[in-house]
Amino acid sequence: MDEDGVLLRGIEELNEHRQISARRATLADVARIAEVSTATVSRFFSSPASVSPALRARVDAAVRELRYVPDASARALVTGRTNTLGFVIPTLDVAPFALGVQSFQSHLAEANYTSLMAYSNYNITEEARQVRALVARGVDGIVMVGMEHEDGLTEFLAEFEIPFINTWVYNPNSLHPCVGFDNLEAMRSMGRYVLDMGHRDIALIIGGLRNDNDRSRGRIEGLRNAMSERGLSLRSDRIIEKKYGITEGRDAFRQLMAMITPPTAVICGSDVYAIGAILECERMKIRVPEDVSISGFDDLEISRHLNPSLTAVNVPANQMGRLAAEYLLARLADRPAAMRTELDCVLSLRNSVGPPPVGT
Amino acid sequence: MDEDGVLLRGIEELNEHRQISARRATLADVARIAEVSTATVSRFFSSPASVSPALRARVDAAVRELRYVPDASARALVTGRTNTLGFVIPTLDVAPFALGVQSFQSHLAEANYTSLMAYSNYNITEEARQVRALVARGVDGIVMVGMEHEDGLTEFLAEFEIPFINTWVYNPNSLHPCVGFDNLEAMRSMGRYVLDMGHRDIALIIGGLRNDNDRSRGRIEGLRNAMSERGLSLRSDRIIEKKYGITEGRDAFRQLMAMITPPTAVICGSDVYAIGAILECERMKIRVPEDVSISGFDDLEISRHLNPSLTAVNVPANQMGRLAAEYLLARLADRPAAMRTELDCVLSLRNSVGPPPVGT
DNA sequence: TGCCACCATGTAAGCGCTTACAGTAGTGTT
DNA sequence: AACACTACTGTAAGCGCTTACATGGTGGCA
Repeated sequence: MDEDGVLLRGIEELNEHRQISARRATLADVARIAEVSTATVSRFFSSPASVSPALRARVDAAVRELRYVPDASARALVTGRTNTLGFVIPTLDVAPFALGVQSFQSHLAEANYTSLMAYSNYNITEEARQVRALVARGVDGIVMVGMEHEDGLTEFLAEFEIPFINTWVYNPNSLHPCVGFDNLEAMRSMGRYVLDMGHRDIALIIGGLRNDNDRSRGRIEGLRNAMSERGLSLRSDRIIEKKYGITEGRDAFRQLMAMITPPTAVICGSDVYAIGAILECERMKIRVPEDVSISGFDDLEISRHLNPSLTAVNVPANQMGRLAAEYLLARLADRPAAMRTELDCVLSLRNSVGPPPVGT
Repeated sequence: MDEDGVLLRGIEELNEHRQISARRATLADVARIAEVSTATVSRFFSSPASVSPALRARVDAAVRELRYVPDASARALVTGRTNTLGFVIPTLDVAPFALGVQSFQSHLAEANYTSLMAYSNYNITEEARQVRALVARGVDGIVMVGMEHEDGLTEFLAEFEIPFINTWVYNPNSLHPCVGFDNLEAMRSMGRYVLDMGHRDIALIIGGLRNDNDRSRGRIEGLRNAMSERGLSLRSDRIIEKKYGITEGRDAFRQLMAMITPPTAVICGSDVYAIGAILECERMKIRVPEDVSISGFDDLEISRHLNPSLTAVNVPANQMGRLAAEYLLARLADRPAAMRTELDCVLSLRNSVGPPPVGT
């Protein structure tokens, strides 16, 4: 080859590179630079072992030179997999959901999956909308909260062959996969604990009754059950429904204390209400648990630090996130996976619940 | 057409439908059923106005009949847009980040965008890894926290022409888009406020110094500035670094109080430390603010409810999330967008900061 | 009436990738 | 020496969609 030839080739390569850097490098560009076929480059990424060391080195060099990044959309188009899961939660404002999400996503990351979040705002119609949107985005699987969904939603997912799992709930008879705890059972055991302390007049502060929230309904039912076991009943004026929030917990508690015969124990459907109640006690100079007992549900980080520390049902949010991820990952890899997993909701027994005041 | 012909066509249609329902319906299926071209179906979705009412009705019917859902990957492949943004935050465990994310995502949803979350765990190397992963996923834009990134990361994003914005920080001289507040300035004003109360011996509890966290460093600097304005200095033994958490706040506070001459004011780099400190005061029977003043940074929901209520720098997490979304959406739509937006960090003045005890 | 502009619609060429299938060496076997 | 295998590598056909361009039908206007 003469000097001109060499020069020319140099110029061509220059142009070639210039062109390539103008647009994003493609697999074909890499193949050209490495002087291999596109199939080899593809294999370089998907099963490096099947490529000989010599070619592997050439491809590797070309990839670096071009700063090649594979195009996920193109891959998804041909494989039919996006390596993305969807997670529809009521809201991220509620700490346990954020924890669950964090745990879920961390476990996905290890498997090279990512996830799209969407919010239902405790509304099953909105949930269904979000699920449909996620499916249109091409998620490979879906996590939802609760077992109650819009009519036809599970059929819709089945039709698209998208595996899904319900979290935050457990029901041994569930027809669909679920990982969580039995909300009814958890609240029943809290109810029994409070009753065992000697309380007979118990009130409940809870949220979500007007929303599509089977967890809240299960919790109420659980307390009802515990009380009826002792021949007691949960009077409807002892159930205060409030929006989620500390302020709301304070308000509800004040409302309860203003009654002619206030309850001796206040069970809360969420820690935030209990936190509000305890803080309100401090303001009202009501002693906990001497004057009134208060319990929570979630067991947030702060709960153990309050004065008194809060007795609460511990919700295994991290575990649920992790197990939901594991379930879907297993399904998508055709590995066997338990369809229903029950998680224990242990009571974190601390100092906010005690015997009722003597004389009541 | 004779009867046989009609019958045959009936059977063909039957088979056709059977085939279609076996796999997921495609645009071409819709086009066939509606007896229009694929282009028309595509237009039906992207610019319905350009399709005549007659055809629109036919396409609509076919879409319903086949329960057609467009394939996002295929669209992304050809348009080069995924309608997905990426958000890399340190962790979701910190409430303000969760709030920011929630706000960001809600605003995206309105524009038919979704987002992928990733966690840096306060490590810029990990952050860069996550950003690269998001780019490989094909996000159209990226949100990060802080201004400090791995070398070459911004160039990488520029090369791929992916717009990004830094949040949680504001710097008028920043070369890159940012929306947030001036951490230094915010802490300086808290420092001034505490100094104005008469305190001279101030301690700081903060986290993230060993991590890649320019926000924390800015906050320390802010306090240093405020003190040196008064001819004071922040002694290094007055800075306690702890991991994020209430327990850690308690520990740090106890440590401070155990010193021979404890500080009269404890400024915290995050509300969780201040919450821990206030709770620890309750346990130690230390009065706040009579015996010691405590301030926070974030202004969490619970902070206003504590006894005493917490004086804290209010961090506009929701606004940052929303503005970050608006910025990227504007950039992607080629609409003008402010490159730098400064948000005010107002002090939420409450009851945990007062004058120092007399005689100190 | 004839010409043109305009609108609705269709045709078909890819977007960047994976993978079935085919081919080519090199190795071990009989 | 012929054959069967194994191990790589390449060829090329799409995946489902968008869109530039082509086409044909309308109505307006001279």
